[in-house]
Amino acid sequence: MITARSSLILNYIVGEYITRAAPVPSQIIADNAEMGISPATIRNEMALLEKEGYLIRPHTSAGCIPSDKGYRHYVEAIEDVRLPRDEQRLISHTFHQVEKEVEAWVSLTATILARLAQNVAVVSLPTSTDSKLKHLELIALQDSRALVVVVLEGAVVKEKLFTFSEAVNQPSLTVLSTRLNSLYNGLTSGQIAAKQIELSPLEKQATDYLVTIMQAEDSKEYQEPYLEGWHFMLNQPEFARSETARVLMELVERRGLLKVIVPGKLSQQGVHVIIGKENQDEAIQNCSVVICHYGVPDQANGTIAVVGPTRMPYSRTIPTVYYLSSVLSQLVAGLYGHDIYPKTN
Amino acid sequence: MITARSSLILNYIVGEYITRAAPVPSQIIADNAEMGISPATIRNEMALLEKEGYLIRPHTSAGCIPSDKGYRHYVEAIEDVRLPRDEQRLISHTFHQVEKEVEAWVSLTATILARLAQNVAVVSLPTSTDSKLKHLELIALQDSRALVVVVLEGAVVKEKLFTFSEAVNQPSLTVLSTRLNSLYNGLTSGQIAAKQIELSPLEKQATDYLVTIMQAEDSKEYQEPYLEGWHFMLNQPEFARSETARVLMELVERRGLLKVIVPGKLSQQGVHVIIGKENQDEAIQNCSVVICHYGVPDQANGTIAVVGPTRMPYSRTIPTVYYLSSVLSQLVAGLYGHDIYPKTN
DNA sequence: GTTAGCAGTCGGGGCTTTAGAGTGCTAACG
DNA sequence: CGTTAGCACTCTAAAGCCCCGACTGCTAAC
Repeated sequence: MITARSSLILNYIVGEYITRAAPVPSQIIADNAEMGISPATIRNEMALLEKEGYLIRPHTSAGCIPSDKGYRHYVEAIEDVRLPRDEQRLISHTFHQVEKEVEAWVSLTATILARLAQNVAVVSLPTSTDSKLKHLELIALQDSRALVVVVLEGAVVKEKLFTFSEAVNQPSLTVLSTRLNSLYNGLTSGQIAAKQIELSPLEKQATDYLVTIMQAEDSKEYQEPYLEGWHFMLNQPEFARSETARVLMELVERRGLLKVIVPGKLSQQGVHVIIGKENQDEAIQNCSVVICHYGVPDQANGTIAVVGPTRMPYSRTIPTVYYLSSVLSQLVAGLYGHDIYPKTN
Repeated sequence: MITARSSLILNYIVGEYITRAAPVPSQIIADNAEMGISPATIRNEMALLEKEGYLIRPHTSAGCIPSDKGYRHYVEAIEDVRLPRDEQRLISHTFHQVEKEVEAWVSLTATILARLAQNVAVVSLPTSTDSKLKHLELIALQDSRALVVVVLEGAVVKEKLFTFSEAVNQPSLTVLSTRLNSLYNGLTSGQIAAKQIELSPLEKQATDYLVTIMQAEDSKEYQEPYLEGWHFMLNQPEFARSETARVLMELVERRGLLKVIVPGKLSQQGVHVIIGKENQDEAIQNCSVVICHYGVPDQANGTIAVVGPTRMPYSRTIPTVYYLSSVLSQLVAGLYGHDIYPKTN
């Protein structure tokens, strides 16, 4: 175990290291931490903390830097996960100025988060597992080609170009879509596929296309999150010269980032912090991830995260992620008609 | 002017420098260029080329590297802008495997281009200046909120959430959209706005929303291009340690990249190469841009480009950009019903 | 005009030196 | 017994230095 005083010292060191980006000497702690003890005493404590694995010393005669375990201790000590009122107001004001579209919200979230956290922000679109059909529209293009436009619950619009086996025209497609709408309205893709009814060949085809689109939507977890803030990351001294940033980018461009940063099981509630070696994938074991889910349980859920060096301003990042996730949750809830979603703050 | 022989030597130097990424000594040229002249003679030519501004010497006793002018000479000498048949087949095969959606095509183009050019690929969605309405759909959500779904010519679907001044329900919106469709079908946003007809308050509102969406679509040039290949760029020796990559990223994230790389006036036809200082914006004056427009003239146009160090494999990049632009043009032409778009090859 | 030969230049790698930052230890202190 | 001053010790990073070798420029001969 660790005494109250060494805990204080440890947390001071972590906080200081996060801003300095250089080993923290005992002198600095004595000068600024206002604990009324001398550098020598602090050095004794530091030696202890090093033995316990909370601190690492780059070399014998240097200050010390926190280990993953040290960061973990620091993060656990963070209690206030609320963003100051005025910052909240500023952010929510920005959201009110933007178009009322999920994409715009998510993109804005990524931008704000990257700027505030000065790191890479990853925000996925909310996805639902069993989305229900709200409206179907068929639009003739040329010959046998038509655009199938599907509106799902939660104001999700998906469209795709399909070729029917026979030439189609707008009037017949309008009739067709009217019929299919009345048949399938409010159903999930599974329910639509399972429906046993007599269908004309054209109806059958259109139904297939509809189901295809809905299934694609339901299974698109981990797909193409919004990313912002690469240049902030390249600014971090630990990444300026190293491979890490490049490796991370490669991951992104292979569409694997979310899969990698989302740890196996993650409770739905609250902000999670994964520090350094706690990450499962080697590629990001010198990074930390601050991650949180958002959305409406059982209807539409997304992920919002910050990826950065383990030396990350957790005490600012965590509240920011937390607040933004609650804002997004409320916005998404609105789309699903739950206007009074529990306000988290 | 410059003799045929010095031109040969210059082009050999540029080509060699592009692969070596290090100054090219006269010895190498004599050994490999098979011109039957000795290093000493080549040195004489090199001195000449340096005086003429085609070559730069990092220091007195080093080989030489091409100046922007040297690259320009090299690029002008490239004649064959066609990609080998088998590579063409490979690429077009990939396109056939992907969903028939503009977004998928553009995204795939960016991915392929980045990989082949080993640099950052920038591909914008095709945009039209006077898109015509193909179909309008209004979908009631809750209370007074409704989703306005607009299908434009070229299979472009745009949707947005709007709040009407009164509560709406689906039956009345269906009637409304039927009426508006018959009124506005095939018109541009300008024509719709200019139409002088008696409209009910609700019709008036819906029309406003429709025009808003169409105008937004028409004015979204330079917006959010697809980007791929950052990690390739960070691999280039000239960017690994420098600021350039970071500055470039910052540009991107401020949504300004396309504006910066597209030079003032650019003829619609063919591939353009902008080398180093030829770029207007300082931020990319040690980069080169290989850029080309694609699309259907007067209907939908986009941009496809590669950004990389001036030391870029132009002789591969130019054909790749050229071929991909022709593929995209054909695909987009298909959406507009011109199935027999002039095949460029 | 071309070439061999050679002296001359310059950058970079490797080595040493030095300054300074910060510790660990010891002994004294309350 | 915890705390502290003092000091010797350690280690890094920057600076200085030298030397090697890669290439050239020049000259004189072909």
